[in-house]
This record gives sequence, structure tokens and C-alpha cells, in this order.
Amino acid sequence: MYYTVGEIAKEIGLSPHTLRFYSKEGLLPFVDRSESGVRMFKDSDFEWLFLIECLKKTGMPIKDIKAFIDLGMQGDGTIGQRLELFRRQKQRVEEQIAELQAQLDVIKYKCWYYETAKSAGTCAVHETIAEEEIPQEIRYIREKSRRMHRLDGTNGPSRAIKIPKASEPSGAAGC
Amino acid sequence: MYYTVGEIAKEIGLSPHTLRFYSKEGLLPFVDRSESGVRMFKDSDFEWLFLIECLKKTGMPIKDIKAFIDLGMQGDGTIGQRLELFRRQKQRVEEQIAELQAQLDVIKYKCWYYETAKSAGTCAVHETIAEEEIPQEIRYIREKSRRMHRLDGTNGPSRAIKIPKASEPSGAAGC
DNA sequence: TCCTGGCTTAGAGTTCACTCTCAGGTTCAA
DNA sequence: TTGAACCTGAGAGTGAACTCTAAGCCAGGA
Repeated sequence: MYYTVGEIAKEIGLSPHTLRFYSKEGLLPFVDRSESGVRMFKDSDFEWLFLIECLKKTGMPIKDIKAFIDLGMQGDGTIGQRLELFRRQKQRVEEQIAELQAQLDVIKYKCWYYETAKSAGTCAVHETIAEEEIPQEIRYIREKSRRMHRLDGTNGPSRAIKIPKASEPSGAAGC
Repeated sequence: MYYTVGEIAKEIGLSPHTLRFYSKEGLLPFVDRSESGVRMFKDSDFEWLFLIECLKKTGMPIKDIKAFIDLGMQGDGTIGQRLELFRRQKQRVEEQIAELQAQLDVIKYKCWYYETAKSAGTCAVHETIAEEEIPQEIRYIREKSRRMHRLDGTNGPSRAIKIPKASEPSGAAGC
């Protein structure tokens, strides 16, 4: 049971162009070819394709994916190296998730910030808002974020800059 | 208290080049300038910068970040739009995290796969491994992954392809 | 037999987000 | 006053990952 590049493309949600590009980059050495050079994908190739997708979606560059494919092509002798590769990738993905979680916190804070500002009609509420009015989760996020972004001002500007001449304060609007 | 582009760059971990590039792209309309045109960052600009970083780290393209900055510059009238923007971004980040979690599962499965193959000396163990030998978590991941990747074969190849001529089976090695 | 549509390769073009080079201006410290 | 170390804008270059074009081949149906 063989599939052409177009059929596979539809199946896994990539364009035939992209699949040929991967092929050119050496990511698909496992696909068979017909006499006339047409790529013939077989069912067992899907496993490779899903693995490629997985590594791609977790931010691995194509040349690193190729390195993995090449290890796979060499057979059982490279199992240890492949294990190491996936362990490193596991670590990286966990870091990515942690980073996104941290940014999600910032975004949640801003959602609350704008919700509050919206019902007050102005961002200025946040200058006078009482600590008790802030939801627990938001208070926690805000504290954590402040600890991270603390600028102690001990390393102030090393160069004096002339005071701007009658420039209206451009950054008057809060974010 | 003003900072030059180089000082800010050091503080937030970007290059002065990058900061000027952002400036050129219209991401920093809030920074003051000296008489001679030197960028003068103030403490309150950090809030904007951290927000830009947040949106960038969560995959928002520069032109969309600019759209947000522009809304911010317009003041309180755009609070509703900014709220909507952050709500959409929240949704996207949650999706990104879910996607990474799914891929992390695949990676965990492969870690187990190679660990097992390593101690057996060959990937071939996985053709004969008993269901009870598979850890609970792995079994669960594998089932979920199989449900997702199910290829029912009902939409087989639409074009006949000549059987390849004595081509050795290239994809013999499992992944 | 010819048309259609999908396949092939090589290679050029695109988009994004930087990243760097250049030529010149500004500021401070010695 | 002079040198170092910044700064400026314009614009070219980079690398990653596509994305598309061109010219041509091949199989099946009207």
C-alpha cells in the first residue's frame, strides 16, 4: 500500500511542496521511489513523519531532526544516542512550557487589569486600587512578576543625557 | 532618571541593535529623545518593554505588537480593544501549552521506548513486548497517540504507482 | 491521441526577526 | 582638544523554513 506525496501531504496537513523540501533536506531517506523516481510512502513511514512533526513542533531545527533521522537509519547501534536526544528534547519542552506558563500569568494579570480599567472607564483606577480589591490569584501573579522585574536603580545611567527640550511627554498613556 | 539604549539593552537582555530595530518598527513610540535625537528610556518604559517581551515570547508577530502599542498610545478609549487582544492571546497561549503537552507525551513515550530498546540491545523488543510490561503512563500515552494518528486506510492511493524495481527496502530500520 | 493533473528537479523568491556595516554625530574624561 | 565609547539612521546581509516557478515527465480517461 503506497501513497504519493500529495496524498501524504493531505493526510498529515502539510503541503507537497513542504514534503519535497524536507526530502531535499534529507529528512525522508526512508521513502521508497518508483522506477521513474516518484516518492512512494508506505504506512510504516507515518511513524517517522509523526516523529518529525513532534520534533518540529517542539522547536527543533531541521538540521537537528536530520541528525536524528540519520541515527535512526543506522539501526540499533545508535539507540543510546537517540535516547539522549529525546531526553534533551524533553528537558527543552519542559522549559518551553514553564516559560509559556510564566507569560500566561502576565497575560492573565493584564486581562484583569483591563477588565478593571474597562468598568472604571480609565486605566487610572490602578493608581488608587486597594490591595483587598485585587483577586488572590492576580495579587500573587503581580508579586511574582515584580520580584522578577525588580530594577534596583543601583546601576543607573552611566552617561548624562541632556534634558529634552520641551518635548511633550510621549509615554503619558499607561499600558 | 534616563537610560540609553545600551543600558536598557543590558537590563532586559536584548542587543541595542534589536532595540533600535524595534524602534524603527514603531514598537517604542513612548521613549523620549534628547535634543540630538538620542533615545532616553525612563523607568516607566520598562512596563511597556516587559509587555512587548511577553507578547513576543508567546509568538505574537511584531506588527501585531505594534498594533497593541498604538492602541495603548491612544489612551483610555481603547481599553476594550486591548482587553480583547489579551483575551485572544490568552487563548492562544493556552493552546500552545496544550500542544506542547501533547508533544511532551510523545517524547516521554519515545524516552521509554529507547530505554527499553537500549537495555534489550535492539528496537525489535517492541514487537514482542507484553502489555503488562508497559508502565501505566506510557500505555496511556500510546493509546491516546494511536487514537489521534489512526489511519483507517479507506482513502487509499488514488494513483497506481509501479512497483519499484529491486530497490532494497530503505526504511527497514524502525524509529 | 491528446488532455488533465499530478509527479520530478533545480533554483529563485518570500517572510520573519534580527544582525551587522557604514559614515558620521555627541558626550565625557584626561 | 583629543580619544574612547557611546549614539544616530540607512540600508545591506543572514538564516530558518518555507513557497513558488519553470520546464519537463508520466499515467489514465474521453
